[in-house]
Amino acid sequence: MIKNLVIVESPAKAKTIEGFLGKDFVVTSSYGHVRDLEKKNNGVEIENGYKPLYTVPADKKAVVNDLKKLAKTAETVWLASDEDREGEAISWHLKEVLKLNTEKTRRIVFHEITRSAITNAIQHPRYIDDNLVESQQARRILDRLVGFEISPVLWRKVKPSLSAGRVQSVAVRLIVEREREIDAFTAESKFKVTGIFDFVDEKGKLYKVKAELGERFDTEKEAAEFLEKVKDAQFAIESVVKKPSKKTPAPPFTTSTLQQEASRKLRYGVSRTMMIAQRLYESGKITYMRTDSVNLSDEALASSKRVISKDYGEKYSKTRKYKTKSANAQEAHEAIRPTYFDKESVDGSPEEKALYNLIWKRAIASQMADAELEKTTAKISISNSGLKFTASGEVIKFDGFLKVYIESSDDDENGKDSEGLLPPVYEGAELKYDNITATERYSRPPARYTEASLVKKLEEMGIGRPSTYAPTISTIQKRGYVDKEERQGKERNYRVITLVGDNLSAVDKTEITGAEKGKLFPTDIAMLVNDFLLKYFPKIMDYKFTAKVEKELDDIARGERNWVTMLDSFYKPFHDTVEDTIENSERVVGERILEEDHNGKRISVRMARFGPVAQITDLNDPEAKPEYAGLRSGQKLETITLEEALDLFKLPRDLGEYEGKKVVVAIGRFGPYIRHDSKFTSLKKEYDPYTVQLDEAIVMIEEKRKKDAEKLIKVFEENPDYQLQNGRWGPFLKVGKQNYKIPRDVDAKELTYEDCVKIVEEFEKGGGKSKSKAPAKKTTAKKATAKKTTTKKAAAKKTTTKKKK
DNA sequence: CAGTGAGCGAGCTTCCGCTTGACTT
Repeated sequence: MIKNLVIVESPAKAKTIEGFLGKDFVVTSSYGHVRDLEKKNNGVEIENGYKPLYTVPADKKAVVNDLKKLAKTAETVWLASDEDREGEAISWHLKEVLKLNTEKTRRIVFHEITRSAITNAIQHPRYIDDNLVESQQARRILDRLVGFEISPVLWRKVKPSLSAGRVQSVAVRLIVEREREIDAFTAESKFKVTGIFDFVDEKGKLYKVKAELGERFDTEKEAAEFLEKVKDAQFAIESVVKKPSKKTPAPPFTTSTLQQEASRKLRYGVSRTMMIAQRLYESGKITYMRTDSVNLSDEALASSKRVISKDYGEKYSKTRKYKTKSANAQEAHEAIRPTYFDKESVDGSPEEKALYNLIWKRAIASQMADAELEKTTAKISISNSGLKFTASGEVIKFDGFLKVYIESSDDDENGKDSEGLLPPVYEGAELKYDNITATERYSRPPARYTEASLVKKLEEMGIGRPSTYAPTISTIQKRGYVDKEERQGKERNYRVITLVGDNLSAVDKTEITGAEKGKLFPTDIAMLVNDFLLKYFPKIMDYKFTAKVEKELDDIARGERNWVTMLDSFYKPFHDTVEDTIENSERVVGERILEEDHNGKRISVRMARFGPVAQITDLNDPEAKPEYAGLRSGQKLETITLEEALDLFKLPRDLGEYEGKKVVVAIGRFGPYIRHDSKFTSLKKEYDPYTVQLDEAIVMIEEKRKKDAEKLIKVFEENPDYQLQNGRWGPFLKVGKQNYKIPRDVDAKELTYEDCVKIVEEFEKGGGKSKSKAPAKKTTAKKATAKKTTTKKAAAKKTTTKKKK
């Protein structure tokens, strides 16, 4: 018999709270939602007042059964899910599923996991807020209807398995539109002029002063004329202005800001960040990691203050309370912070340590004093020109929070170099130039989104929730709308004119432009789907759609709007559009005709079954099958040129014969390659697949052979399928297409055929992990085999020692 | 790893938000 059963959403939270409450309380968790709309018929009876059809998903059956048992024996059940729309709905679903009557049920809420907050909550129970529950229900149903009615339209009109949704479709839209801005962008260059000046103080000490001209020149000619002119000029300090300024720390992390900083400072993708944070949370090192709140509990404020005063001194401490700016924040939790501020570092994997350290610094810094700076700006006049140089320097008078933490920004990579102290120049001081340089600088296109910067944008627009940012990003990648890619940059020349002494010289230098790493690129499918949805479902695609829905949901939550009429006024016109689109829209093929008649042939590109293709259609022979060539990575249906399309048909190129076998060059998934005797050799970078000659190819083939020979350690006569080879990670055993690890402490050359057979056997016994292999016959037997492999095998131990460090 | 690209048309795909496993390399 349990006196009090408390149900929260997360097991880690349950553990903590149990410690705060006495023996009379058992705390358990629901693992989030316990019911959802069923899948068939979209889970909604529309004609029956949008009646939702709820079901317990398969993976929640066990949880619900356990909760049922506990609830039955409990005197009082405390529903303690989060204090927001979703949390209220979870409580309601629990009450329904567990068949709890009102007398034995209490609803409590708290938004920080501290002893005082919990005990306070227990003393102030309330009832389930039906308006809030209805608001969640309307949200859920609307999302289901949007997703499950539009997606099938895409299957029919574009491609199977595609998806659309209130959140994901605008996320894709952002990426598509950014890509088009970049395509439409043309770089313009200007000449930026910088000078290094010599300044000598009264004692004869020489200083170098770095300064930049206030104006940039449009052309090389103007820049050169300016440099020519100032050859004979006198330079003098016209004014020196000192200005105090201060910097204020950023608030502690929310999910979104954590993802951004971990991306910038640690180069983690958003799901990696969340996985690591989850581990820190589960081991009690940080507070909850899915939050939109920047609030810190009073206990946290007090303990951070203690730590700061002790470690840095009292003047470094400044208690701050932050207010959330984002529109949709539900603030059910605290900001992300260390559970114990006095732990500057924690045990764990390197990445856990790194992320914890970031969270600790950010939270600590948020409670520290402003940094005080002094910025000095000196203007330098030019005797024969009205233009001026400006030199500036910045000194930190008091470091404050900068002692522990500096926030990064997305443009840091191209950032200005940090300004140091300016030499002790004074008004009227004369300067001589050491050199003056005009450098051609190109304007830059808007930046592509990273995972984290997309999250930031979505959050700003109030689209999506902390628990869905990372999953949304992986969904749009899984659906083939977005690729996270690396792109090689291109070389570009820029002009540099330098004046040293009387000598004016100009040179060309090269820089790499357009190189990208870990950026989100839209696919052709994304562009086609985006345009299709924009055309037929502009309301859903509107960036303000979610905000509008949110407002109505808030009205429902306040009891000022009826959820059924809200859904009805959305759904009726929406459903008409769906029907109309199915009926009247054309199938999307994305065809672009590059040239209608190119020597009797039409050159076009379009989306085919296996992706985007270029197509040559013979206009004179309607019977002839068109020729096809797939587009290469980086090429897009909407930007590929006629020349690029025609180039695609020049490959594969037949170079001739070598040793009686054909030599062919082509471009594959991993770049240009040579195929000979059904073997592949990558083309070396210095060769072009369109022009490479047979003799050059033969050299590469021979080189590859030599390398392969070195790779091969031994082939067993007993069975030539068994080969020992040298790979990237040391020797390994290859049997047919399957590779096997060789125990570390064994010399591969010494292995006999019998040894190798044993290695294979051991591996298979261990439940072989290969994808190509036939799967284990019975999945139910998995547990038993797994156990065996860990306990029994002495021999296998060797193969697994690698894991231990 | 790297060729395909039409088709009789089965039966499948899909949303957003709450949560953690149980699995790999």
